[in-house]
Amino acid sequence: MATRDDGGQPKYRRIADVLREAIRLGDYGPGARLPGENELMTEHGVARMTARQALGVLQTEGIAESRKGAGVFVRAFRPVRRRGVQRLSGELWGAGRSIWAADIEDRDLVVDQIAVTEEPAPERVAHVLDLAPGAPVCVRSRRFVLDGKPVLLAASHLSAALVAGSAITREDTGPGGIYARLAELGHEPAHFREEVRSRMPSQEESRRLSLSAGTPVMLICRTAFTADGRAVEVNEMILDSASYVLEYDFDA
Amino acid sequence: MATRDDGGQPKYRRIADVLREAIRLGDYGPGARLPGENELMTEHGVARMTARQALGVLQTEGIAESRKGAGVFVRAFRPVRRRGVQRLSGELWGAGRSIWAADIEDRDLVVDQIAVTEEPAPERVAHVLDLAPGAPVCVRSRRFVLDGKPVLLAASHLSAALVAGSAITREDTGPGGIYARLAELGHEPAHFREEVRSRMPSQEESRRLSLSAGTPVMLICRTAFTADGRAVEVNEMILDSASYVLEYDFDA
DNA sequence: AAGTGGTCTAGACCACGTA
DNA sequence: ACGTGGTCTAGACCACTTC
Repeated sequence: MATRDDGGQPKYRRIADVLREAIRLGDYGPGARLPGENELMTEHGVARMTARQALGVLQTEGIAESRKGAGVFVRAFRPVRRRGVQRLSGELWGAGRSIWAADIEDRDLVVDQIAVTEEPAPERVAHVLDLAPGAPVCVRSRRFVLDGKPVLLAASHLSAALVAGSAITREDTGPGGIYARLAELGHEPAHFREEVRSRMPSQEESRRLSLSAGTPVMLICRTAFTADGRAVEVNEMILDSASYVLEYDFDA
Repeated sequence: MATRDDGGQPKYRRIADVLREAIRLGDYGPGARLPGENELMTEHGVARMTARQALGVLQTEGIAESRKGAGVFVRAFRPVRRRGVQRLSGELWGAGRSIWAADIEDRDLVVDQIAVTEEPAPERVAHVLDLAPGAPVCVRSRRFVLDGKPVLLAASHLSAALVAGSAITREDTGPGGIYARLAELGHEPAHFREEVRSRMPSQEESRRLSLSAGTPVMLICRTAFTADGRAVEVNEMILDSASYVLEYDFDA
């Protein structure tokens, strides 16, 4: 009958394809409102659930986001560049040679939800820091908010025995931060390792970062080593993937 | 009436929470089959679409994946470690000090879908390589398949004028690969930059990498620079985020 | 007040995988 | 052959945003 699939694809996919292509062509720019459920129902002659599924596809893909009672809108991106290896900045590799547009900071960054606690070490952290499982660690956790949007959760772990009595156990660590304090304690970091993963966020992460559907998180686990190879800090960071581009420079 | 929400949350979320918690507690291990739609309908007394929504949540979160006609199953992960800075391997930062388990290769890697073409440079690539927009570039694209699972798509871009007539334009680039050939041509790479992002995959990417729902991709754009600061190669890579942990080492 | 997306029901038919 | 998930309909009520 007239209810043919037009190519074997499900209806909701075809509708999603139409919208995606229209977005790609610029018919709907960043922030623009897409046709709503009711409009898709009448225009494509489908039930509400089918129109919903089509819009759901675009949200799952991270292309669109819904605002309750308002509509479904095309998402806009403005990532920030995070340089893993600042020391190597310099003229040589500097100016305007990056493939992804990423506005560097003329933006408003505030730190939030700061907490310094002492907790038993999680297994993996204990392993990396070469501590007994459950040994006490100082955990410094905080949230970074850029232009009103939370973008990063960080939790730094250090051996409680190592940092006892130092400013590292206080909210304000003083000039130079915890690395300066570690240096004063004779544990100056000389080498860093960052491990990067990506996955979909947990509910908790999604809530704390105000993530919209279809937005993965990047996870950076940075380990700081002293010159003699001891791990002194493990910093687990959770980043809104729509807000960050990570950059790493190194020589051949 | 009896149709209370049990806490203001929608039913499908409550059902998803129950399942997620059961997975976390190990009631359902990696690869285990979760209760199906019919079972959830009778056990929780909901309609099919509601049970479906609950299972859909877990798939969107990347915790579960559905197999048509078979059921919904808990996902298993076995990422591979990718070292960005191999030269710095060494004893000092080596042994067993990584936070994420990641089996290094005793696994079967094959390269696939190799194609070497000449195309007009995409805008961003032209900008980075300092070419005129649309100038011809040699594009070397290929796919990496690990233990039968596609894990990486790579597309390397080089100025066509720069590499004309060399082995770089052939499928087999010979010993040492394209970097050895570039060195012979007087354009030896001395410095690298990698930019890392993450987002949900396009349909095309999802298809070529056989990704299940709820799996983001990581994007690495690596630029190779000669000692005098000219960009000679731009390599755009698309990685299955469930298959990779990226590692970067650098000194303070 | 009107329109929007969010949730939910109770059916239905299909393609697929397993046995 | 049977059970599974995949798609779809045609209703319904709600909370929310916008005007």
